[in-house]
Amino acid sequence: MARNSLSPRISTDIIEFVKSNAMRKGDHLPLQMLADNFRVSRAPIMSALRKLEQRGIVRAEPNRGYFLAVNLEAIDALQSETGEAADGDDAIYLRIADDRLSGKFAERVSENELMRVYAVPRTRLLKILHRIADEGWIERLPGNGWSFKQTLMSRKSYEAGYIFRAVIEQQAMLLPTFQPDADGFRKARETQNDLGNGGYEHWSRAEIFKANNDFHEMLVACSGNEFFLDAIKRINRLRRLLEYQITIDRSRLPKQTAEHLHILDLLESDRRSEAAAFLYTHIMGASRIKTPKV
Amino acid sequence: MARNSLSPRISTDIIEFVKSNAMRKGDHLPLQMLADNFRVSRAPIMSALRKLEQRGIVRAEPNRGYFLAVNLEAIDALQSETGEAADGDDAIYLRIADDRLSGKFAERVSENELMRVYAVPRTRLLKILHRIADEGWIERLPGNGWSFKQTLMSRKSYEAGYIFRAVIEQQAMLLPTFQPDADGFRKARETQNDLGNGGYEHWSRAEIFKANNDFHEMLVACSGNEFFLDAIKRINRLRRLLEYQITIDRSRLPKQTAEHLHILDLLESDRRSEAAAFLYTHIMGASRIKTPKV
DNA sequence: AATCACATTTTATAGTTGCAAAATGCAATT
DNA sequence: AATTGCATTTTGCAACTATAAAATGTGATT
Repeated sequence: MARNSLSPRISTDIIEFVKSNAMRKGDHLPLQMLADNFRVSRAPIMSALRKLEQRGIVRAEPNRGYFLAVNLEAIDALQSETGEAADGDDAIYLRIADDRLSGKFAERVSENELMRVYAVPRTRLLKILHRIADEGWIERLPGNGWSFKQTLMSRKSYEAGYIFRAVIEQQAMLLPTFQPDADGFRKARETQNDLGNGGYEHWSRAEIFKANNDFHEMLVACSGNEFFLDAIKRINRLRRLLEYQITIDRSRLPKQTAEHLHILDLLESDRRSEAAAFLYTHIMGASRIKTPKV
Repeated sequence: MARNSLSPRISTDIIEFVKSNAMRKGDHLPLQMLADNFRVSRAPIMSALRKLEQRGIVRAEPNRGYFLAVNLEAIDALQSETGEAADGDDAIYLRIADDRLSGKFAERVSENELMRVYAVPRTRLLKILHRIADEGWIERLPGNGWSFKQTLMSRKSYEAGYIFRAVIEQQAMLLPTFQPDADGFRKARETQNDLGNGGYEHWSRAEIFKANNDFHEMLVACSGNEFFLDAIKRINRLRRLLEYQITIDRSRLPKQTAEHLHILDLLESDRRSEAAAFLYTHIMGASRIKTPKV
């Protein structure tokens, strides 16, 4: 009847926050600090913490607040029990993407038709459609209805996307404002190492994909030019859909990881133009190996 | 109560269509053809034609359809009477932009506040906000409300934008898929010439701005890579807002036009890398001259 | 055969209202 | 002084209705 609560998402965010800040058992979790961090008020933070308390991840002390009740390692075990289902909006979003890629839709669809098919109220559907429009694979027609664009479907777009990424990332690295970010580099190294130490086999496809994107976005962020970063983020969001359809070739991951680390090495020894050239071939190389199902 | 009719827009579109296809007095305007062209059904075309009939631009013959009643030159005279006001959505959009640039808003605003200020229903406000979000200068907060981004305001973003454009356009031109578009080139030459023959003084700021953007987007379209084109279109939409705030230095226009024509010349004589290099300095040159008011 | 004109069906927006969630103010506690 | 925990206010999503516009099917006209 009323809207979906933020608290499930906030719960996840808090766990991620705790992890990435390497917090320890017993550390204090002030409401306002978390609220500022996630750009919401204290209310949804409270309700998220109450839920984490029920799961035993945090401990409440009357009038003193919430404290981390377990160590980092223990969280993973507790967390996996919940079996992360994609939240409502995301689930429908992915179904639309699937149905589109498998050709279930005509190019042109009406809102009412979509409401019927997915059994969602209009408000929610529109939110999702706007998100898709933002990603660029559907558009509002002037009269009634929406029209899917070709972007996702064709082999040609797929290659054009790789070229775009390769050019943007390389050029971003060559900008005079480019400045390696020590902290970002350190974290990237950690992730790539984790990926090397067993991550290849155990991590989910989504996790591997995210780690890869994070790496590239971190690099572009170093350019100090928000437009380059936005462009990369935008195309990566679109890419996510296609890559989900593709079987990851895990045997290629060691090479990929090594190349990532090599780029960091080159940058840290001030060999920027070499790094940029290598980055270009690194990205274009990836496009040749994978083959979309569609 | 119900939605705004498409017909005013369609009327304008039909006039533009007639002009750009160099149609003559007496030519037939079939409903279905126009409907397909504008991607709507026949209904709004009908109602638009009925309105054009009242203005004497088209003539209806029972059971035979609508025919152009005047010559092209006469249309301009008849049309100007209507005094094109920006349509409702666009008006509010521009007010929001103005109010934002003049600092009337806090960074963070709620939907209700905006509804009160502009006295628009939520549905319409949301449509506008989504458009703004798509352009990248506002974003939905996780909880309630929206947050304006810094993008528009800072000198630094302004320069970053020019760099982005220069890089993208240059690189687009260097792609192996780049292929000059004879028809596009011809039309571009025409426009640039018109601009030279009196356009400098008479054309409105918006018209001059549009001509410039069209030129650059046409060039990037020749790359055959939709991602480059999207990126340029996106940043140009954003630029429109800022440039509106700036007084055009009309004395620079002759040089700009000459440079545009020079780029076409270079491309047509197969000196592509020269053209690309020249394009880069052309864009960066423009950034140095103009100074934002803000 | 193409196209229009009209009648009918379908669609989407404006305008409600109810309510749970989010935001916020402030006294109580440490 | 910082932070919680509760009470109050504000917000925005969902659900519904009415209605004008858009889409469409079909017989009539050229």
